[in-house]
Amino acid sequence: MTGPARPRRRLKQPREDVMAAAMATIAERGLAELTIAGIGRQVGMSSGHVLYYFGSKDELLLQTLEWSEEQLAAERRRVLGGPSAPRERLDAVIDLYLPDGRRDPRWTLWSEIWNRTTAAEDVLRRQLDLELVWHRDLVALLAEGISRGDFRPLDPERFTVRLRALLDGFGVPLVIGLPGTDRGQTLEHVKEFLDDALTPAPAG
Amino acid sequence: MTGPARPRRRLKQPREDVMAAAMATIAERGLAELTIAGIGRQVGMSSGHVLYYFGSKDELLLQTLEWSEEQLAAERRRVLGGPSAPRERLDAVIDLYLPDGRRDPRWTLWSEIWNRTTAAEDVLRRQLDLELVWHRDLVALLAEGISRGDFRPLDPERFTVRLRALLDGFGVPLVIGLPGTDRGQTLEHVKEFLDDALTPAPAG
DNA sequence: AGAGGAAATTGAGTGGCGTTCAAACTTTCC
DNA sequence: GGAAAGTTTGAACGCCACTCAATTTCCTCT
Repeated sequence: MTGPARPRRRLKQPREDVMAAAMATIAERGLAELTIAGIGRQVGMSSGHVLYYFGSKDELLLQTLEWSEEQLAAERRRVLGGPSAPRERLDAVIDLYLPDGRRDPRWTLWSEIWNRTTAAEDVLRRQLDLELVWHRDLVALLAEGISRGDFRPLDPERFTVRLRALLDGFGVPLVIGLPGTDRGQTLEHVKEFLDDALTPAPAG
Repeated sequence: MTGPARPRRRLKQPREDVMAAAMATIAERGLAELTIAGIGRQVGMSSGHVLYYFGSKDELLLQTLEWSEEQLAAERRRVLGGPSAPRERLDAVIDLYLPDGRRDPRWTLWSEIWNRTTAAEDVLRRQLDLELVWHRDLVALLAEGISRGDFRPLDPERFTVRLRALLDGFGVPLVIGLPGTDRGQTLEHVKEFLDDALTPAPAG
């Protein structure tokens, strides 16, 4: 076996430092002021060194998003594994999904990465993979709620597509801080939608 | 010397030429390759001259989006003024709303402008104004359908917020060409949503 | 028609950015 | 100890949006 299998744990820490710095800068000052050299300054690296790790700014942004989604996935799993009713867990997952507020770095990264799409097939694939994680968890939760009779019987796959589209559409105004949008009201809107769509017809 | 024998051809509408060139370039080659100098080359202007008209690239993009939305508004008014039933007109408006396909320049501009938002209050206001045009038309159409009994009675204002969020969420994967997304299927999804939400309960 | 001011137009310059790269330094391993 | 591999630097490059002083074209008033 030629397996080097060397853990190279060394690499992990500086990369995470860089990604954490990127997230923090986006949250504090926005994407426009995020520069490679600036990130490097924050973590004590030269700009060249940052690119030695990530190859390009695009790659840095995408990996930062992936890293951020991994962390959120852990939280989501905790919520999903909880004991409460499917509907309560659904509400909690949606609360995790929607942006924290204006300039939420995770959503800002999403939005930026959409734009950079120069048709690179593998990048699109990676974006899709990130979405699928949410998708699958939502589908499973819906299926559980349906089988328990908590939710009206519907196609969980199709409904999840619809729900995610709705959430994405609601999320964007929140991240950019469009006047008149407010997280609380948005959550109410979503809940109203879920009430309309999921609540079983009152049985006679 | 070298004075041009003939006065340079004056562009009748230089600003529109620039905006049209920007839209065309986005559609053909994407936003990444859209440069001020490149646009200028297409319409026979220096880069400095383009900026003389628009002040900055951001301003050029926003004005191009506004211009593009004006044109679409004309089409929308034609559809809305048509004789067909509200539901048919609604479907037609939605067809106009959703992106043409990958790299639809209008949607690409939307997405880009979201990102550039560094909290400039007036820019946000102008984005909001663009959305309100669609919003008001949709609200009116829904109200008409409701009063005619074509649609279930519901709050047209709130429903329009929900519908636009859904459309925005469905639009993004289409513009970026996310694998597995297809305009026809998306339209079906939206129609299914409208059937679920608008169709009056079958009266006994 | 012609002068003179306003508008239009240019292109060279500026600064900042992402990215490259050769060279220098450090660690790893035989 | 020393070569190979990995790490780190910062100067250099090319590209870009944007500025600006200088020039040309247009318009208006007499």
